[in-house]
Amino acid sequence: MTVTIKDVAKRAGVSPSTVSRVLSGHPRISVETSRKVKGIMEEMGYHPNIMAKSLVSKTTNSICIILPKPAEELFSNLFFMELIRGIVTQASRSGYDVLISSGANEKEELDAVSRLLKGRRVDGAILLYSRKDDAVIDFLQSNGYPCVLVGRSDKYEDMLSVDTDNVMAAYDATSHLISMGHERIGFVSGPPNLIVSRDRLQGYRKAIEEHGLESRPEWIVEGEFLQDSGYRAMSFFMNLPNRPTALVVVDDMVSFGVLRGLNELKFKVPNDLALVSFNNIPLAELSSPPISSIDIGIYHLGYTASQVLIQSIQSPNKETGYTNRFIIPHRLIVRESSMYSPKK
Amino acid sequence: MTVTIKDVAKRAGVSPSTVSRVLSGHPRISVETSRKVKGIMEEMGYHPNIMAKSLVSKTTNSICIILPKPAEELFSNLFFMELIRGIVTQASRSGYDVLISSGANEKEELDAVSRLLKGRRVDGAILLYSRKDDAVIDFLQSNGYPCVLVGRSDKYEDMLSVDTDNVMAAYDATSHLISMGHERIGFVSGPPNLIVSRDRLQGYRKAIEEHGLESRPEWIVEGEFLQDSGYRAMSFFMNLPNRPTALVVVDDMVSFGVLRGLNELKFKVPNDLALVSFNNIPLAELSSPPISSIDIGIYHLGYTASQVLIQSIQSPNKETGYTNRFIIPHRLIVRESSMYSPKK
DNA sequence: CTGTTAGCGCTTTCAT
DNA sequence: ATGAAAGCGCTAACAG
Repeated sequence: MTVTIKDVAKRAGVSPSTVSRVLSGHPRISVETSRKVKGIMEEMGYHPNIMAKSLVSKTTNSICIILPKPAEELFSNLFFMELIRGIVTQASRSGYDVLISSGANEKEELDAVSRLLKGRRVDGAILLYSRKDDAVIDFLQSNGYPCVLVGRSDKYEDMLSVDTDNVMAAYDATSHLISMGHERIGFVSGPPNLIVSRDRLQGYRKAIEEHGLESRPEWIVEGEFLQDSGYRAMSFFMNLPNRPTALVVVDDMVSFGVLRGLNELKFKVPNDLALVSFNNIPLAELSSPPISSIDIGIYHLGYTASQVLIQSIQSPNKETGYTNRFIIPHRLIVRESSMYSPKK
Repeated sequence: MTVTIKDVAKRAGVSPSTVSRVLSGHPRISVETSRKVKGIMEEMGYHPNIMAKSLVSKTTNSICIILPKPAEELFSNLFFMELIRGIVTQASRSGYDVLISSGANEKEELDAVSRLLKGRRVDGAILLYSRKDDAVIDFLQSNGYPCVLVGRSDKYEDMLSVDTDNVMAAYDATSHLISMGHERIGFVSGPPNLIVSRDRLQGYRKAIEEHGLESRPEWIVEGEFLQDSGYRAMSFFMNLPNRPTALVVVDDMVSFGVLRGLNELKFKVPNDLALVSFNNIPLAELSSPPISSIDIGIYHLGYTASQVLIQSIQSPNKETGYTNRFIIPHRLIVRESSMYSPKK
């Protein structure tokens, strides 16, 4: 049924080692033999047994992605799929296969990871989330398994990670509104315990300060990464006596909520309130009006994560001397929601 | 570095075979030995080498998912991610790992699949798409590799597949509008070459006929699975002299386009035009008004696909005598967009 | 340039 | 109930 090296060797009248050498492109092999053997392999439909290969080479040419548990939100799904596409594409270009794994709870997750890594089924792992204290990261680090984090973590500062510079991104978003002439700018943030929320808030503050604009505590509200948060934030802002003329919003989904609310109240975007948000999901350009958004290059994030991981698998020269944090450039996509300069 | 069965055996003062027997829960083994060996394994941190295991057992306990190439659309990403979640969850419950693979073009795809299957890295494959003539399916079928298709294909009628009954789903959607008192109902379809478009159109027709309602050719328009199609369809319908009072729309995204257009023209949903669409993406309940939609149970689709595949791997009793098509039940989620009965 | 040998870590006869 | 030995398909020395 299965064609092995041995079979090919017999059929070609050479030794198995010779066939193996042809396979691995060994230098010291006669051109003639090589051609003959290749012909036979083709003819017999030989395919190397990957398992046998990796058993002896002690390397699997595959990596795994650890998905966080449920996270049933819309953005998450879009985000992860984009990420996965990036990872799979890059990995496949480097000749690596991608295994995807998750667990119902942290223990299951850990079990899976340890089975995969200790069982030598994969050479390294990509983590798609960052928790505060993470048994999985602890496990990977303490066993010296190659791994890279998409995002950033306070605790594991030194680990390989690929991330957006969210402070800078928020700074850019805010500066854009300022350059359009806005002087009263609010910020709709996400859950305060998420690093991404904090970073973006910080970037917003930095821009406001650097431009010497007024900063009021009531112009900053926190919420979730959900439409509803935007809706509530909007109604809060629009009832303020001295309300902002523009908003920086932590996520496009939240912007949709803001938009919906403004619509209901017959406010116009961008004339009554200008908006810039983050992540540039496909819907951002389809809403009315289209939303200006910071594109964080999700696909690229995944692509790079895979690249960094595979590099670290192939050359475990621990300290490169360079940084372990890889920043993926973002860019602001200006659309109608911020195309209006308020009269002073 | 790595702990092997041999190491454990030596440490426990037994033979490797004994350790192996303990591992596989062999019946003829003394309880005492078993307990001792297990303790030592624990203590030494033994983890079985998966590659070695599958080299000898000729089974890998893993399956692969073949992603279609780009398909950069919003819905696709949501759809695939849901599917993947379902697949990964089920597979992991059955003790299987999931490998995910794709290719830039059909040839690359075929190469990857054949490397994985012929190279015995995976036991079977799940295809997430259905093309007319598919080299990958041909390859899998002719080599007798276990595989299951999510969707349905005209050509490969007999292969294992998991799908929605789209005819029935469209019938249900249409019947719902009819039961609300609508008598002039239009249909916004997708690309006519997609089976899903055709099936849904057929279900719509069936419902219209069975209820003896008028059916006009100009009440059916075709387009893409994109917002714009909805927008255009809407403007076409609303300019008709005798326009429909309700629409069955092939996909939620398309409904958003319809909605946007109606909004601009100051028409009200559902009063001026009622809507029901398909797929029930998370945004469907968040739009204003929320859209009635047929939930096709994407997660469930993936879950079942994995189940069916793994079953067929484990018991290759070719013909079960039963069907090879597994239908996942759908259900209509009624929301505001269809909650209005027109006066006759 | 090519053949021989040993062994990766595991399971599975066949003995005992 | 346990041990010894053979072999899954491949690669990597070591000899020629």
